[in-house]
Amino acid sequence: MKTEPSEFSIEDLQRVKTEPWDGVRNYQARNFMRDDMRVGDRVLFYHSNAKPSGVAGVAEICREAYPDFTAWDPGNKHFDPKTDPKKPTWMMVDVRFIKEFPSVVSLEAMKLNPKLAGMLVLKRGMRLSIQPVEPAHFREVVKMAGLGFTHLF
DNA sequence: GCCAACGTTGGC
DNA sequence: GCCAACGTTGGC
Repeated sequence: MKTEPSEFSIEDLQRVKTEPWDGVRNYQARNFMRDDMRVGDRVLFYHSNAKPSGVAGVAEICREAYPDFTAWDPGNKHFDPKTDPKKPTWMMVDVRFIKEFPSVVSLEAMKLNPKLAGMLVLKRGMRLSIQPVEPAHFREVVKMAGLGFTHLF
């Protein structure tokens, strides 16, 4: 899951413990949240537009998809006047803090790791804010952070 | 700040 | 339904 750390960072998640992932206004990203995310699923928490950009830590899904009520709040930045609260278009999940990496696993380092070949986030032009991650890729990123399986439990 | 890539909008 | 124009994302 991507976020700009100036908006909401892994440190922010650590502070608040859990966070509703509101504001997603892309159908493909919504579908991943709605169809593929289940409570307990682990998340690579990615800082975009950052120095450096990369994976900053690990989180987990703690509530499955439900309507993103910010879509029909005219005062909200992500207000979508076309949506009907009776038939919500946009969904969100809740995310819980697990671990901040000792240092960010940078996009640059990930590109250089052959074991991450084919990972979606490394593809040119890949802007989706929510992407599925192969288990092997997930483990490799955690390893690059200098952590092991036990650090995440 | 630039700009490539991609998604959405709306005229036709 | 096509596609040009526009808006957004996000690396660099």
